[in-house]
Amino acid sequence: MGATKTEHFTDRQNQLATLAKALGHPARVAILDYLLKVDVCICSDIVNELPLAQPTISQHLKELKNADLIKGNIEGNSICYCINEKELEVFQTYFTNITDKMKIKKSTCC
Amino acid sequence: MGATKTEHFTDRQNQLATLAKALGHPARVAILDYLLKVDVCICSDIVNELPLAQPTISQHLKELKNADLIKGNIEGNSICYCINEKELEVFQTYFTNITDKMKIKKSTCC
DNA sequence: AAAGTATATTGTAATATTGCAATATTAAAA
DNA sequence: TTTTAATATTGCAATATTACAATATACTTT
Repeated sequence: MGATKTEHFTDRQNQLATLAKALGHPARVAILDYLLKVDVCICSDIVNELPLAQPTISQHLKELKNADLIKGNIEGNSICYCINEKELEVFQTYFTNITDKMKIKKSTCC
Repeated sequence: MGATKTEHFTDRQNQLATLAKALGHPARVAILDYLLKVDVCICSDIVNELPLAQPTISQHLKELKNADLIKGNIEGNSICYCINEKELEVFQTYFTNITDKMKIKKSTCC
């Protein structure tokens, strides 16, 4: 078969996996890094910055947008992409919960 | 044409992407959830807990192990899997850096 | 040693992702 | 209105992932 069996997992597990998956490519990490580094964030800048062709970057931006990790505003001719703080917080919360539990839990084995 | 161009990105970007990718499947999130919930962590328990066949789970465990997010100790007949706190901290650190920068950075656009 | 139990590996089909050339769309500038 | 610039979409080839049946391995118990 080959397709992920999302229906068998909880909404939280699926959402966390979706967010992680969106971060799961170095180009998309690099895009987030770049959006954090610069003040102005136009797509063509990203194309110049990264070693990938324009359609490929457009695709990665689309995936980050689908995961709601970034938002894009049309600015005349070009598009201003920004990080979506809220969704990053959702991810952060999930993730912090896991690491907090980890700290509480005494390593009883391994 | 089809393979990720890892060589063009920084080690940090690649490592962060690798860790995120390992978390990027609901079954693997569920495995981590389970390892956090229970005290004893035997592979067969995971097989009973999740709605996937044994070889599929074995494969997911392998991926988590490759990403160094879990470790496995042989316990006689079975294997005791545990979360690797250290690697999770690496991920946490990367991720916290991003969200911290986010908080500092004033939203100048979007 | 033979049978049973737990986990891993192999092989394979279905599906998804990655990357890009070619092309389309949209808005600004000339 | 033609041209230019910025971004998106389409189509396709290469590769990767997901899932599992069948089988292999390794340890335990009988």
